[in-house]
Amino acid sequence: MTMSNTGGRRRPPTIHDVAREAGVSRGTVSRVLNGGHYVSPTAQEAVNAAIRKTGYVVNRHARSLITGRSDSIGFLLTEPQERFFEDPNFNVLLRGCTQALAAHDIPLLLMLAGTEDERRRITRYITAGHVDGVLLVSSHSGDPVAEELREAGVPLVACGKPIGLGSKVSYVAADDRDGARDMVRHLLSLGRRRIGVVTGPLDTPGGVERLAGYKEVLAEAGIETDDRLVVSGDYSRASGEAGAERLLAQAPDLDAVFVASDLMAQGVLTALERAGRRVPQDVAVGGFDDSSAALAARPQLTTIRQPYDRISAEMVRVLLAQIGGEDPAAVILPTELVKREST
Amino acid sequence: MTMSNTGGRRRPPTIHDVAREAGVSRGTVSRVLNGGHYVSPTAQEAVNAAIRKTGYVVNRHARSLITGRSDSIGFLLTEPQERFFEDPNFNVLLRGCTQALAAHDIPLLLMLAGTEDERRRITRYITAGHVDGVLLVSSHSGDPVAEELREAGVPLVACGKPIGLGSKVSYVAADDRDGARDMVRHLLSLGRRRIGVVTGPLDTPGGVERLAGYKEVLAEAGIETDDRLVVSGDYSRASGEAGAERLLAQAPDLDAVFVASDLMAQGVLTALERAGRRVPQDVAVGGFDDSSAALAARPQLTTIRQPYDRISAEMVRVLLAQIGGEDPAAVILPTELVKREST
DNA sequence: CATGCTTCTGTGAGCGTTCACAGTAGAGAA
DNA sequence: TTCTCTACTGTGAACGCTCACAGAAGCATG
Repeated sequence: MTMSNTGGRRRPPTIHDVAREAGVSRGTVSRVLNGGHYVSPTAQEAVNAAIRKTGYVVNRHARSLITGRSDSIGFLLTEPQERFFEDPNFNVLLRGCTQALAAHDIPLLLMLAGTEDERRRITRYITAGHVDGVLLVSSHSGDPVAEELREAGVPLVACGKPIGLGSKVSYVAADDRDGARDMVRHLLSLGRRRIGVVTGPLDTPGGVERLAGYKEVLAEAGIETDDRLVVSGDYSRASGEAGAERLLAQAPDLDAVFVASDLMAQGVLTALERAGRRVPQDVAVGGFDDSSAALAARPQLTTIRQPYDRISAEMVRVLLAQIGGEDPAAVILPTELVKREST
Repeated sequence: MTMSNTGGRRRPPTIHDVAREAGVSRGTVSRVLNGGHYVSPTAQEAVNAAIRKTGYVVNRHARSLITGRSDSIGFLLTEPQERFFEDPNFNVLLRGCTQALAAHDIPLLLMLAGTEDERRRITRYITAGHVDGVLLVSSHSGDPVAEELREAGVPLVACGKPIGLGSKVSYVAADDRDGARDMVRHLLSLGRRRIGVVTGPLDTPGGVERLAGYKEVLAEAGIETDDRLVVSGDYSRASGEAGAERLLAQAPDLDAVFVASDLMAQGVLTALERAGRRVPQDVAVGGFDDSSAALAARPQLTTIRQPYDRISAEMVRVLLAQIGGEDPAAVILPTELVKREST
């Protein structure tokens, strides 16, 4: 890329200009910029006035060059791209993280690692120190990125528990098992006894935990689990539709379905409608996430709310703490049952 | 062994290390890094080998400090945050831009300016030169950001034509008017004559143009426009639902609705179902965008596809050209009618 | 042989910060 | 007074890179 002069842009004022304007030295200006310790009130005031007058904004490149920090954070998505399209949760998470970081004046770099090539390029970029830390969204166990970054010593916080990395990687997650328990208890309280489940991918902790919650509650209620009532999907709408069809074929007498994501639940509704089952009269349907898909669905979905606002805020908090030298941490946040039309 | 998190990061190799390894000078390494002109094949090879061996990655901060470029691009969203949640189009655009930039090895900084405070902070950040250019997503006419950035001489490409800035700001847009014409012609070809419209916000060019296309085609067909058949929304699902209710009240005999976005069309479907109108038998519904909302809708929406892939690719192309010194440009891309179940 | 031209290479300066260190002024203690 | 301590300020040296420039080597031309 050869970028010639862009025309109208003037050279922005430097710390030097501010120092001259304020009648102090660079050092003093720098001290004011970085917290104002050991600066006299007089100088403090003069510098602030000069900053306002000149419109000075710190040159982050120069700062980064010497501090070794970049003062920016990467948001890394290693999911297949279709999910990013389809799943409204990413939006919420991305927005939450961006805003939480903005409060600290830290820019967010968006990194999408769909292909293997992209993954390598991004890993290089990150390990070269171009970001101070990484917010990772990837629930898949086979994902080597988390391990690579951890080995390189890059501060990292995952959304959802990464498999196989134990306590070495920070993560923030909703209480999947407890959420699933709430939903299944709710379905039981409606008198439903033949409750099917469409799980998430079972190579992800989320998928496993939600299924575990389902099984636990049924066991507690003295209901034997029936393998014909259990099918698994991959969180996509299409897999929900297919899953519901398998369920209907294997267990035509089902009277409720717990679906491990709202998007899949949309697919389940489609399949049920096609099969002539009324929701919720014939079959009650419970989703998971409380994404915008839950409201878009007809009928609107009863679902388990994941506290995405808090999740993103916590991810940022934990990451910044870790960059500050603290040890990795795990945060589990409570979920909430949201009753709507589908149950 | 629990290694202290940040402690594990070694100082990355510098251009100096590479030069020593390759037995050449910094200057030669730099030349190889920047295109390899005026470098002998021997040196070229030695440098590349040294880069591979040391795992060197350029320090962008040091480079930026001297070049004055940041080699990064901002993606600025000034829409109200709810739309970002709800509208799947943003995802597609954001992903497209990120990937198009990745091909040039340029990171994308995500900037959300929901509040006035955020707007000011971000404007300062941008005008301070921390990004080389901005991809702007904001169709609202009252938005002062585009004008501010233009005045500051920041290369800028908008998605959709910005109102009131004439030819001074680059933009990339789909051919809204032509798309609307296609859809209305399609509805006419089905024999529908009482065609309602739910427009987008009429302070945006997209909203205006799609309405204009609707009116033109009706006029060409010799059908008088009926004000009772025209209501406007704001692209949200809720406004589509409300719009359809107004239409049904004002013109109960309508047999088709052209809706200016898929999301609003979802709302229209909801209202029609509640009113007992069958789609498409009683009322045909045409959307606009071909977002994932079109496939999620029941029945699936006939819609006008906006070529988001090409839009994002063109936005990046035009922006990089402008950074390279070229004049602002406007790009209009063709749309396509996608027939599905709703017509 | 000198001259010019092209292709290649090394060197010093400098981008705008922060940081370590040295230094100053004033207050209080000996 | 002199010394010490604290609060503050200025200065040079980096950080890692690119750029301009000077110079070397090779080759053709006069």
